[in-house]
Amino acid sequence: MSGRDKKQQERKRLKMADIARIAGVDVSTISRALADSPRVTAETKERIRKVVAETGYVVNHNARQLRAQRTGLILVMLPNIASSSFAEVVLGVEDAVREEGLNVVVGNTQYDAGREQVLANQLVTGAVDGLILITGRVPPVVTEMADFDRRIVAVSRPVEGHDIPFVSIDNLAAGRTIAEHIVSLGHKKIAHLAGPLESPVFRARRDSYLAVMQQVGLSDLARTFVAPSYDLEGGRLGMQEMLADGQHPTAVICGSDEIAIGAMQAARAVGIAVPQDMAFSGFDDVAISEAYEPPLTTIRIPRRKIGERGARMLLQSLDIRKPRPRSRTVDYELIERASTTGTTAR
Amino acid sequence: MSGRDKKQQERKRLKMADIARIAGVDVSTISRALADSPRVTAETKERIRKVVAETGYVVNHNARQLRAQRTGLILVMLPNIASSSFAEVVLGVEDAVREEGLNVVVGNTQYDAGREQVLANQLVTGAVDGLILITGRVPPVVTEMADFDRRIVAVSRPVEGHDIPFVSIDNLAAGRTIAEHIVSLGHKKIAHLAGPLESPVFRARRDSYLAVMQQVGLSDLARTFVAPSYDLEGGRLGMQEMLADGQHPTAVICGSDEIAIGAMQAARAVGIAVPQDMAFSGFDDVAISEAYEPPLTTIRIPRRKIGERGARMLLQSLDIRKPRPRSRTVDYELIERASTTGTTAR
DNA sequence: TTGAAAGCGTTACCAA
DNA sequence: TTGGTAACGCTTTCAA
Repeated sequence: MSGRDKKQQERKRLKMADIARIAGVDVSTISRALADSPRVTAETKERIRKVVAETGYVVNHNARQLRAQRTGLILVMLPNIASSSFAEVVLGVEDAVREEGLNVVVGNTQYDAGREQVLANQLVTGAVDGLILITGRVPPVVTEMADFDRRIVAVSRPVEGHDIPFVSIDNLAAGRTIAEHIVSLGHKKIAHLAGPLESPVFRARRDSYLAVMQQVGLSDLARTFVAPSYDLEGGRLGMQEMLADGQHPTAVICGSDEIAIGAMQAARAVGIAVPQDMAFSGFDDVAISEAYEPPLTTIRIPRRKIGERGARMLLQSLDIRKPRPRSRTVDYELIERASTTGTTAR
Repeated sequence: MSGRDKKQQERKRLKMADIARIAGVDVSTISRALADSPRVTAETKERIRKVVAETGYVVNHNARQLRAQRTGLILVMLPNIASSSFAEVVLGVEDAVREEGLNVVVGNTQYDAGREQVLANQLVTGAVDGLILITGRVPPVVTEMADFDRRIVAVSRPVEGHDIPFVSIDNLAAGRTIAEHIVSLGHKKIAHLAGPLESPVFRARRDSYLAVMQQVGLSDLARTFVAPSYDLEGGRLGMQEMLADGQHPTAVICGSDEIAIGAMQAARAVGIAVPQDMAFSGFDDVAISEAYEPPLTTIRIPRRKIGERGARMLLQSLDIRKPRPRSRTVDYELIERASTTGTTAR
């Protein structure tokens, strides 16, 4: 509450020199104190700390970054800004990055390699310090940079062909978890409806399904299908194909929540009761899954945490004094809901 | 493609002085040319433009902002970062703001006035240039600033007690639109389930319902209820209260999509068929509404556009040479889906 | 129309 | 342990 009557701070932003004058020391001492340098006495630090607290002083970021020869900007490149699952990763990135006083800009590529190139130029020209890729591929231009592999991390979707630090869940393990859950409910005729297989993420999830089916001796009953797109419509079309031959499974494991919801709509459209006649599972735990009717069993992916981790990895990677970060996985969680547990399987 | 063989640009970021040397002019001329000043000849501009294009030069933002005495940061303050409807507004803000070369930071308040104060200090101390409020109230600290009313705009939720530029849909008109839609389907026993009435947004939507009921001579049948919270659970509780007296309406107009979905769950839990026995409408058109079963009739709010408009208003407001922006409304849209049109009303 | 130079606020080097 | 000062890249005023 002190300093409330100080008129000057209402009008003009204070600079380090002002703090120095008030505290009776040089600006260089202020700078060192704020950086917690050991070359400032505890008493001096304390005096400075008080002045800073009273005045509400905050360092000028532009000046700091200018001096440090950095832009303080991190570019997040994602394929579809309208998707809430990508948005949540960005929120995690912002949390972590802002703690370090940096900022985040988001580039939307719409799955277009040309857009990716253009955005990647931001890194090449030095307009941003680092790049977080959710696009699953490294734009060729950036490989011209000598230290490009220290300026990029990948999250959610791995990149192929480069040794870029990566953070995500273990899709193979998660795929196994959900398949084992379905099996444990007593289902035997279990089908799989994958997302587009260009994506290693969807390939991994399907591979795990096949592995589990073999492991429990149900290989003969395994049937796989592919949704032609990532969205609800892809799920509907994939499901229609599955139902075309009349051999209805009692459970369908889907590559994503959106595909699962589309698939459930298609199944119900031909009179199949969900989950009584046919159980469904998804993947991702997007917002809609809990509120859907029936609520959808799925794998919860900590998207925000993935964003945070990815950002921290990038910050470490950008710091030349530190070792290059290694790829990491984060924990996922099986969320059992009525779409699989609403009935007892045969 | 020219300049591809230039080695130096792969190693070090170019500065304005480099461009000046290559173009054979002074840095000040480059600066003027990039600002499209009339005091540079067309030929000089053209020559500079070419060099810039070939080298991929981009100005150093920190230096520019430092010189301009601005931070280049806009703070968006919102009450709940987990809500996708707020997130979409932020995306719109980012679009508009980034066009001007500025950046956005997001502050999450969790409806807490203390958090709001702390974040508002960012503006007071000059750590950000301006503030976009989605919280519906102006933190008291900022009113100490002489020009605070030029540094703040409100979006989605109006602020009371200050003349702050505001952008949103016209909630009164939209409330009328949805009520008239329900009436036009032939419903007479129409109830209203509002969101918490602290919010002027929910008050406006309910007032419109009452006005329409009176206008069409159904005042005697009007019944209003209030959900105790903004979420699904609020909708469930509000609906349970409505159903307690046994007088079932044939249609329920809800203050938001989430409340509507909670209400539908509660209705079905007691054996009411939706929409056959009871029609429901929402408000907002959040992502889930289209995919829900039944798909929900609602008012689509262009949240991203609201964010864009708000940001542009703030940028104008920050420019002292320009007139203060006036509050604006953006268009909404009635989205008819099966939750009201899936059956013919009595 | 163009050039020279001061200054924005910070950090880090060199002296004291 | 502390102080003085040059430099970061840009914009703008003043001169030419």
